[in-house]
Amino acid sequence: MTEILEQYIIERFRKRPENLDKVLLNFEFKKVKRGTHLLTQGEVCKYVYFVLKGCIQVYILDKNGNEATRSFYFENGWVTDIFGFKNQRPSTEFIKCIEPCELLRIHFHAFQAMCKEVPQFDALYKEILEASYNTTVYRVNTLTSLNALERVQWLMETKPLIMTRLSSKLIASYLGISPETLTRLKSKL
Amino acid sequence: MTEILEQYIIERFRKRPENLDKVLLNFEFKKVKRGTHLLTQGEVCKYVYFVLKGCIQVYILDKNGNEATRSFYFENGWVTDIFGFKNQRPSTEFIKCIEPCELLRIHFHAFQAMCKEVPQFDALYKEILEASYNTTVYRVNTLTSLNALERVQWLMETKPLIMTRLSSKLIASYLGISPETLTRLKSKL
DNA sequence: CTAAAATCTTGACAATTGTCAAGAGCCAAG
DNA sequence: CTTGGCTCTTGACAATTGTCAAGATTTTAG
Repeated sequence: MTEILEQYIIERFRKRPENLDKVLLNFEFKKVKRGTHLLTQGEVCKYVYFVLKGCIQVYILDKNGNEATRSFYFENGWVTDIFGFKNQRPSTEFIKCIEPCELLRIHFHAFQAMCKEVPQFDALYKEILEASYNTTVYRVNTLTSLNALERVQWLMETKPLIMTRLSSKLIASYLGISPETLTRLKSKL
Repeated sequence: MTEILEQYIIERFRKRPENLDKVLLNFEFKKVKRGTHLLTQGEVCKYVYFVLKGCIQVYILDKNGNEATRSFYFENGWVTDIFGFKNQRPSTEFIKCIEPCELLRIHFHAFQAMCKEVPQFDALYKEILEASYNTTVYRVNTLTSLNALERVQWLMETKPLIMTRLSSKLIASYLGISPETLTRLKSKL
């Protein structure tokens, strides 16, 4: 089941890295139902997940118990709670499969070993980290500089997949607005 | 003028890395006045800056010309527009010295060379990247899950330096609220 | 396929936050 | 040390967004 990840890595490097088989051996296939939690607040995140199929939501709960979504991950996305994973400390976030998912996961120890032993794996991690940081910076900028309507428009333009594939409730939790507000803003487009 | 950076790196590694002198040679000292822009929207970011003294604001302008601050950097902070720098493409952000600053800067070419030639430098970069990403993730979570008052409280608890050292106007632009709202919320604490 | 559950939409109203204006106060550059 | 410019505060009001409730619609699990 690691063929998709294999293909993904080959395309990223535009060639087959020498130690690819060694890397792939560390990944374990998991098929999970819609609604399954991969991580709960307070738990220590032991894995990095690669999404083969499905969609994953990373969120926290506010004081009223409402979900505030940090990010969604689709096919070929890499998911973890970076801080909790890196330091093996309890997480503040929830990671949930919001569609039936097929995943590959790599354990903390294996991840660390690969980073140390396989330079290409470390390079891949660095690239993903840079891209993730960049995405998150943009997200901060949209949250501080745009009002609700502008954020909806921004989402449609830059992340149409989220708009078309996910429920309004999830989209609203990603935009930081209530579902009712989203319904009303849609009619203003 | 690279003694402070030297000390910073030694403390980070808990020993003196072999190639430290080679790395330090690539940094250039700059002393700049309050208000100086290190980067303007549309410009290509050619440097990574290390703050020896002073404070730097990274912000964008919204459609009404109001500043929305992504981040502040104080002593021992690393600043750049990561996406524009990495890809040498026009930036969407402004980088401004909001206090008289003393800086060390490293040019894009030198930065790339150091990442390639000095593994410790690359490791340092990765660490800073991880920490920055993590900080930004938390920032997204506060922006989506907390209201204005809660964000002020959060800022006081987690980043007291911002609250005490910077003007209300700047703090408001960081929290994504108007200066008037900040004034009013302060009286509710 | 069907029943139960969750989501979406709409209305009425409340709460939060923004805008504009004006005076007081403070700070920084010379 | 002084002065001009910027910031802070406050009030009045407007705009945006949230909350609650209820019915219609859609989706999901068995």
